[in-house]
Amino acid sequence: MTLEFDPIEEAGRNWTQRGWGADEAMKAATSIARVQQIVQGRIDAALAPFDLNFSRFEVLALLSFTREGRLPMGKIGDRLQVHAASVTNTIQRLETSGFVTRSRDDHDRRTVLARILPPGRAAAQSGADALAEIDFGLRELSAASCRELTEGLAVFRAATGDFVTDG
Amino acid sequence: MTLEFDPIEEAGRNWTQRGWGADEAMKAATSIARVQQIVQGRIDAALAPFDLNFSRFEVLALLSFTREGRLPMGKIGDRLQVHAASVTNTIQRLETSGFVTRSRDDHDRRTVLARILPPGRAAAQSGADALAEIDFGLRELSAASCRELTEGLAVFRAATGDFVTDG
DNA sequence: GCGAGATACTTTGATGTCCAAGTATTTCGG
DNA sequence: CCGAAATACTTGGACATCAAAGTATCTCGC
Repeated sequence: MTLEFDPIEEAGRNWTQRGWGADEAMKAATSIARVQQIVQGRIDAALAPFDLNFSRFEVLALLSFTREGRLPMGKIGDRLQVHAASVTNTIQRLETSGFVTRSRDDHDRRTVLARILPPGRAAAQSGADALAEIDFGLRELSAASCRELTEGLAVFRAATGDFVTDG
Repeated sequence: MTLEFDPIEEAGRNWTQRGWGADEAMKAATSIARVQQIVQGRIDAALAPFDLNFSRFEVLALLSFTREGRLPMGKIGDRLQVHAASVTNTIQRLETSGFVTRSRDDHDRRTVLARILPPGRAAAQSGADALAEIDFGLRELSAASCRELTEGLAVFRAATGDFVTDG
């Protein structure tokens, strides 16, 4: 499984040799993809015992953070930046697991409210503990390195218009 | 679509308030996931006109870098760190597009060799040009920032045993 | 207060990824 | 040189994501 060299550096050398441009960006993009793959794998493995994956955990965490433990489907999609159809799918799965319920909003019958149930809160807590236990898949990085990384990526996210900055 | 605040910072505040641990790692992991989502979307959009997505482009690039323009399926999976089944799927798609052909290795009949065809080389060139044109989806970052990011992530990848370091 | 258009969600279909099981071929101990 | 185990790939099933079309409900101008 483990390679004898860094495949990204190797690709970078070939890339440059070919005269294909933007080689620094190419290596950065490829590195992000690879690290994401590793981290996501670790996270999903840690959550699997609780009948969760990262998407479902994120929804439960988001709901547990609200005052009333419920949110419209649309708000969930906005916050987690996923497609409405994915929210429907995820909530259905959580409902099957007995972690949330769905109901129509009385003030706007188009809106569907997802509400977290006690088993959902328990699962979220277990999941959070499990994720803290594995340092969110980033055990090899110090808190300082994590902060640096987060800040560097926030600059990028802000520049792309992912969210509005205070300024 | 654009939020009025950084959802990751917001999640971080809630996370800390709950006393859920590893909050720095949590924000870093979430940031990586989000940036990966943005970058991958841009990359796939840039490659779509050439009947490619990033996975298929990576395979074509890898094949074009080899002396003979061919590799066993297994080697492709090792290099790109993807499951053998995914390689089969990707190569089938590339074959349908007329970009590669498959053939048995005469020296080991278990092995299947994927070979890049002239249209595949042309597509790889077009894809590389398109990706350089959009700076691999990282236009907002300078080459120096990219290098910094790559190096930081390489430390992590090496620490996870993703590849063997020279030392 | 009516009807066009906007909004909120679900459904359906196309993709892509992984795992586990299945097939074919090679290797290797005795 | 025979058969068990290893290797290389493919297939089938489970899931997740997205886009586009469909349904229900609300808003707003006239």
